[in-house]
Amino acid sequence: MHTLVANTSENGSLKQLGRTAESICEAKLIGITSKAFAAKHPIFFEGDAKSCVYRIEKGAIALYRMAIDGKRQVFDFGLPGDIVGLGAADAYSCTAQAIGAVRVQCIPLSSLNRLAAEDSGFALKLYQAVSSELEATRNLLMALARHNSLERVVIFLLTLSRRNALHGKNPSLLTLPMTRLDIGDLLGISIETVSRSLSKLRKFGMIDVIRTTTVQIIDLNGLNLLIGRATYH
Amino acid sequence: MHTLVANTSENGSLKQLGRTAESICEAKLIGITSKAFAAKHPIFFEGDAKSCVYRIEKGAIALYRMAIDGKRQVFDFGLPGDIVGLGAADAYSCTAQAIGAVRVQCIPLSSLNRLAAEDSGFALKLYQAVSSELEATRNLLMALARHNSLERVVIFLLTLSRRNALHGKNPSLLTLPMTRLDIGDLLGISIETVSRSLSKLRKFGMIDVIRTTTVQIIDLNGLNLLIGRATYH
DNA sequence: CGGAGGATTGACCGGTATCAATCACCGTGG
DNA sequence: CCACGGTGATTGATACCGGTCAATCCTCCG
Repeated sequence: MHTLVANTSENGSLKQLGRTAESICEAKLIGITSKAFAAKHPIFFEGDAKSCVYRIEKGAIALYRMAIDGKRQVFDFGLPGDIVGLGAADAYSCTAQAIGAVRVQCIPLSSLNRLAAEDSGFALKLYQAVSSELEATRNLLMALARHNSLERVVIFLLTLSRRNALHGKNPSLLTLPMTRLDIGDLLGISIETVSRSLSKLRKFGMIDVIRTTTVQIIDLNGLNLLIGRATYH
Repeated sequence: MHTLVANTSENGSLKQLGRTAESICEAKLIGITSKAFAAKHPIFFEGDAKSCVYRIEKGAIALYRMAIDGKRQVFDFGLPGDIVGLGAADAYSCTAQAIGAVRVQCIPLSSLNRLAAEDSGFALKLYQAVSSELEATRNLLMALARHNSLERVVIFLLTLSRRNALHGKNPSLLTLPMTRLDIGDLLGISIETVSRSLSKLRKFGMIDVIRTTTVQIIDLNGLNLLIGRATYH
C-alpha cells in the first residue's frame, strides 16, 4: 500500500512495502492462479473467511468498510504491485472491490501459512508488510483528523504524484481511475467538497483538470506549501 | 492495544491481541528489565532508534504523533498488559508518553529479533500483534471519519467499558486516567467538545460524571443505540 | 486559605454537509 | 454522424455542527 505524504515519517513505508511485496511474491509460493474481475465487482467481502491474498497485476481496487448507517470508509486504493488481504485474522477485515477492470494473482492462504511456519524469515516479511500497512493507515488518520477538506485533497493528489514518481511515471500527470465518490469516501468528505476543492486548486492555478479522470499538476511547490511542507527534499 | 467498538468486526482484535501480548511475554525472552516513569515523561519519541518494546505493568500511556502545525493525534492509550513499540521499522513511528506514573517492562529488541529469527511461531505472533493494531487503527479511523463528536465520545466510553469487562472489572464504572485534552486528541475534537458531549450524555441520563476522572454508565443500551447498535449480543 | 491547572459553559463564526439544479462526458441506437 | 439518455461532476444556496475565544467553576495541594 502507499502512504499519504503529509506526515513526519515521510515515505519510508511506501518503499519498504514495495520491497516487501516483491519479496513475498518472489518466495516459493505454490498454487498461485490469475483471475480477472469486471468493474465494480467484489474481490472479497469484509467478514468472509480468508482463503487467498491478492496481488494486483492490472487495474485498481478500493479497500473499504461499511459503517452501520451505510457510510463507507475507504482505507486505501490498491494499484498494480500492491498486495491486499494480509493480516492474521481468519476473516477479511475489509471489502475489496474492483474500480475498473482488474487482473489479480491469487495467493492461497494455505500456501502462505505453510511457508510462514517453515521459514521464520518469511514470517518476518509478513510482519513487515503489515507494519507498513499500519503505518499507512496512521498516516491517513493524521490526514483525516488534522487537515481541512482542501488540504486532504492536496494530500491525496501528492500521494498519487509520489506513487507515479516511484513507478517511473510522470509525477505531474495524474490518472484518477476512481470516482469522486471513492475519493470522498477515502478522505471523509462529500463528493461536492471533493469537486469544490479541485475547482479551487484550478482557480489557484495549481492544477489543471484535463478530464475528470486526468489531473495535471502545475505548481507542485504551491501544493506542498498548502499542506505546510516545501518540496526541496 | 484495544479496539474501538463501533464497527462490524466486533471485538475480535481486542481479545486476540490480549492473548498475543500474553504469549509474547511468556516467551523465552532474555534481558527484560523494569522501569518507572513519572507523569508526562516520555517513554520514547517518534523517530528515535528502536531499542526496546515495552509492556505496561501499571499506569497509562498515550501513543501519539505530532503534525507539522503542532496538532497532536493520539492513536491509542496503552493500559496495563498492553505492549507498545511493535512494528518492523527501525525507528519508533510514534511517541509514547506517560499519562500518570507508569511502570513498564523493557523488552530488548535484540532479544525479540533473535527469538523471531529462530522461532517462526514467535514471528507469527508478532505478525498477529501488529495485525491487531492495524485493526484497532482502522476502527479508530472509522470513528473519526464517520461519526460526529457525540458519537465519538460514546464510542470512546464503550471501548473503555469493554476493556473493563475483558479485565474482569466493572464495565459500568469507568476510570479515565487521561485528561480531556488526551481524549480530544484521540477523537479529533476540542476539549470543549469533549466536555459538552459528556454533559449532554449526563443530561440524557445515560451517564453520571462522578469526578472528572470517573464516569458511571447508567444506560448502556442507550449509549449503544446512539451509535446505531443494540447491546443484545 | 489561596493559587494553579483542568473542566465546564456560553457566544459567535466558519467550514462542510446537504439539498437542488445544471453541466459534461460517453456509450448506444437510429 | 448525430440525437439521446444516463451516469458522474460541477456549482450554488442554506443550515448546522463544532472550533475558537472568553468567562467562570471545580479540584487538588501546598
